[in-house]
Amino acid sequence: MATHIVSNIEKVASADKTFCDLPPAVAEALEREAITTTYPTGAVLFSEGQAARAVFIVRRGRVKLSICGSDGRTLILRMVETGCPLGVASVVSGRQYEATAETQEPSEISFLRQSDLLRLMRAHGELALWVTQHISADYASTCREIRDLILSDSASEKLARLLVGWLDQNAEARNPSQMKLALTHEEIGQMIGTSRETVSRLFAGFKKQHLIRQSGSTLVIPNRVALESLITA
Amino acid sequence: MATHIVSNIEKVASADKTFCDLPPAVAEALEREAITTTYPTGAVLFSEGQAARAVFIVRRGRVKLSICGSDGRTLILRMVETGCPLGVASVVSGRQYEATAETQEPSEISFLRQSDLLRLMRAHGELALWVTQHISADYASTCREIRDLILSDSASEKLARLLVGWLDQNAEARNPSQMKLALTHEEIGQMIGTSRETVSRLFAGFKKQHLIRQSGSTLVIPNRVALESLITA
DNA sequence: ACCGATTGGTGATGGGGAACACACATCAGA
DNA sequence: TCTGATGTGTGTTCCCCATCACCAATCGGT
Repeated sequence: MATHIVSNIEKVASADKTFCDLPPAVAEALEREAITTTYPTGAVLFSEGQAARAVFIVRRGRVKLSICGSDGRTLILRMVETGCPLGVASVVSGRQYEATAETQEPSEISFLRQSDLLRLMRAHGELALWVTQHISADYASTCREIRDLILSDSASEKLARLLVGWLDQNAEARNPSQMKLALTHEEIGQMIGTSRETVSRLFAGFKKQHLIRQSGSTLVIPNRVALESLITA
Repeated sequence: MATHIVSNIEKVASADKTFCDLPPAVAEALEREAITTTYPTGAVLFSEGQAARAVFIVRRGRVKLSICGSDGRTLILRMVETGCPLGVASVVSGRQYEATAETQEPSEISFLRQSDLLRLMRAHGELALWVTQHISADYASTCREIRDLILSDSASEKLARLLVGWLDQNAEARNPSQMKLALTHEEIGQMIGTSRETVSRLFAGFKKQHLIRQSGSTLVIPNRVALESLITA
């Protein structure tokens, strides 16, 4: 059982047909309690500071999680993919949402109210574990975010980090060094905490150094090592 | 029961004599399983990247949680006080520690191995809740950290935020606008992501504007409002 | 196939703060 | 009391990047 708790979270993503990766009994219960809706691109599921009344689970699509400062500037925490819950930490501890969630493409989202989630968690230990796992994964990811952002002031280092991260996510694709670029320069800037213009210039620079190639929205990273050498520097 | 889950975490701190704030049965069990040790100042409980084999619970003292970049620069995540567990997120999900924990003063720390924690969590739902609560509190605090650091590029704004935060923590003291400054300028710099010199200059500036006063290691903040006006700017 | 709206490229400029370099203060221990 | 070690104050220099300004390119819908 201990090994179960320590099981790999990364795998949660591919949700087959069942509700995430959960045991059938739990998945069924969730299916019964949750309300699933289809949202268009740009829909705001919840926003920073609202009382956290429900969790949202991404069944299909992609959701942007971001936080924003008083002056309007925005930082994208991460993109959330199919199978992952949103807002669990806030809901479980009954605070406000820490971030804003907005769909990036038409998405199918399940909605589960706080009270129902807590009741189900009490009934199904498996679900409670799943939730806890996700919260700690989110915590870990946020820590990494901080590390990358604060502890590397050159913007090129941050961008290199981001790209290498994408390479890792893309590791099991048919062509791991090639990927679709689904973000605007503005959004990339918001992920690494720099301005849109700087991202443009950095991309130009990287191209000049043959660190990346780009045709249409396809991004190719010929040699990862060269990119990584920017990081330690 | 739901209201229990949503109960206030901040209060966990004052641990009376029982183990944190937990029901006697759970506290007893913990007391039995955990090993409590006294550490001198500067002891490293665990460090970033190590396999997370145990949680540490601060019984008395103060512990610095920090993360560090490849170049050696350091960012202090937060100071952890009596009653709070360290490393729970990492242990529960079986990853590496995300940060380094180092005692700031002679401290009494309880040590609980992963397997024991998980077993106790299964036996005592209360404990599982407590753990989950703390993880989400940590997540929330980390999000706030990010917001404060990224979304305010002027260093003075960051320092003002830090000071205001201290005021809040200090709210119930006999003289809320007065506090002991237990950190060096270097450490303050590491909390807000700037250099030691900048912190020096900022303090000098704040004094000149009568935003703060300082006698010895005692810091006085006469009017909070003036400080807060630096934040929106 | 059009036209407005969003996105991307690039120059010029200025400011903020990191980095380096010292001098002074403060403290702990021999 | 002396003496390193550690923390603090401040000047100077320099570079990175945010910002402004503008135009080119691309997209998306009617």
